[in-house]
Amino acid sequence: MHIRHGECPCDLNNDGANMSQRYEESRLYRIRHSAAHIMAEAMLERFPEALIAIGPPIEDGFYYDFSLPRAITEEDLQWVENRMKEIVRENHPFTYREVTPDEARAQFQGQPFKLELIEDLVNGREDENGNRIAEPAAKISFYTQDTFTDLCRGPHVPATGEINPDALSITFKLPAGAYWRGDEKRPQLTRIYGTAFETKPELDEYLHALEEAKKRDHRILGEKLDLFTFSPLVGKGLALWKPAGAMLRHTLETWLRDLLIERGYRPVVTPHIANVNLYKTSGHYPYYSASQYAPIQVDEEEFMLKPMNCPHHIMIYKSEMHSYRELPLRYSEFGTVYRYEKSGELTGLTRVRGFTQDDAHIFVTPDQLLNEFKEVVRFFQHVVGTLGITEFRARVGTRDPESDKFVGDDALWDAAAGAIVQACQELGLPHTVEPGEAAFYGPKLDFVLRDVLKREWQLGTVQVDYVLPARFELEYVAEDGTRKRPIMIHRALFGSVERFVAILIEHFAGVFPAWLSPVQALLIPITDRHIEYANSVADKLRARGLRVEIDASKNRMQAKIAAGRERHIPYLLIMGDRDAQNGTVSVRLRTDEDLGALPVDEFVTLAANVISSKSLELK
RNA sequence: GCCACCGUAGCUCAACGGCAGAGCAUACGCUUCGUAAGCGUGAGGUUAAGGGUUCAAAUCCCUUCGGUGGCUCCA
Repeated sequence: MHIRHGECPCDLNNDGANMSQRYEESRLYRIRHSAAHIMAEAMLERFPEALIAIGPPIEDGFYYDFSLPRAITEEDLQWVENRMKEIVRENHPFTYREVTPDEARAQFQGQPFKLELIEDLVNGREDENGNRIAEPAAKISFYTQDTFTDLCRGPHVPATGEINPDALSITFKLPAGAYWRGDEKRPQLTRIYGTAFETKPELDEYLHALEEAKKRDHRILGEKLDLFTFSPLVGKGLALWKPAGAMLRHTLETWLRDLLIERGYRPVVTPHIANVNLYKTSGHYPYYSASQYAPIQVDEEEFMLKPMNCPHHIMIYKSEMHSYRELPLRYSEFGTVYRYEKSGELTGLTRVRGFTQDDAHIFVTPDQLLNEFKEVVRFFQHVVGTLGITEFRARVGTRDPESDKFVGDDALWDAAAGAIVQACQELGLPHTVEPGEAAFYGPKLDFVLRDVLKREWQLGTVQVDYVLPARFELEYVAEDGTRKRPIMIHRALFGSVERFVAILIEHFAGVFPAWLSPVQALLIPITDRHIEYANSVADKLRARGLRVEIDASKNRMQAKIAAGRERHIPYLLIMGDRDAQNGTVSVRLRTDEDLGALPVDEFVTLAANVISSKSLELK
């Protein structure tokens, strides 16, 4: 649910940017942190043998992790919530105390997670490769309220009574699983989420917004608007696009294909499978081995469903000799790839096993890198700008110098990362730098958007790669006649069409701008005798490129209007005797605005303008 | 993959150890109507699949499949 949050404050580091700085100093933050301690107290009353781990505030609330002797039930959670409110009303002070390591160890005898945290505070902390990631803490402190003492550096509210019991809630009535210290090799704990606000109306508003958000969920709207479906018989994570969804997707793809060609991209087409040796040469093989469909053995050869398009495009580059005069050389493809994601990771269209990347690989000289990179970023800004999407963040993913997940020369990595940051600065693009988020072959700039449940998803990405050109010994002939190595830019703007459509569905709540609407005008003949006229109007509209549908059912006009509204069709064209006589259509917008009777040509001109301009308005 | 929960008609849901139901959608009649849902009739189910407990299972237990929330991982 909450992707980016600080780690336990008892447990140091916080990866949030300056935005969260103010939150961490806020009263709300102290309230939630205090509520987490109160949750732990209540839980220990309910489960005296529970082991307690950590319990930080997060963006919309707080959580606490426990190791429990049995599965927790809804009744348990209700009991805990009630008990938390009691503790609040009893108004116990939060008292701060600095302790020695031995005092700390004594306090948490039998609490192995806390003891581990104490040892880390005492000794500092190292990662699995033995690299120091935290220095020993200057001091160890406790906070106590009522019967409960936690290892904690604070801050807290002065007393539990500072918290408004009516604005306190266990957020999700289902508990969650979470690994100790986020490591799937370590024990799995039960995480209980809660939230707290200063006032009850704020809590109510939050819970209401959560309910409203669920209605925009692309999985719900995908069903309601007949956009896509899944079938266990086809396989999980493999989307089936229904006609309306396929039309939406087709419209987006057509739009982007045209933009690509305008910008000098050259379409290529590559197959869905390839010999595994291709991926061994590229170096992708070991990195994707855990998330691949099993290779297909044919005679003596092994083939794989392609998990990425890069090596294919590289082989096209290698099929001929290139001059510096050709660069930047841009190959683009809507390339469908398959990745065997772990089953629990699949979600609607945002995380699937077969998806289509709007992929492109650009081969550039070192001199061209910065400018080309900026062009790609501007391209992305144009695409999301057209759709009215402004809510995204830019993340520069760099190599984690301590990890062995990344290959290639240090100097080149630094050069590439430097170019990315420089490009962002020159474009005035706010961004965060996050070590460890790079591709294995190079650093990248990702555009990250949130779904209605506030989960973050990476969509567009621009990556700088010196490694694959070297692995495949790519060359171009330079001005001086020598052979030089190009740099590759990997880029996708939608990221994956599936994920992008999911975000679009939620962004528009299913109410797409006219140019994207699967059906742009619904023709509503008032009675059967108007169907013929409706057909003649439909022909005219189709001739002008409009996507139309006639509702020739036996329903009454009112029911046809209701059905069209449900589908958020932009234009409802009602036609009866008057219209047939006068050659008009009575135009009702999905906003319920009535434009009255318009001559057919006038309506076509209006709609065609709206559609061709990709307007977010309907007139 | 892991922890927890869920799976009843195409969709949304009811029945919660004792004869499997409703609304919407669909089919067929009637209705032909000027801006948010006309009336009627029918069809549609091995209650995800398989096994077990029980006189009796949609309901309890087990396994598998699928979904949801979270974690891990990722476009």
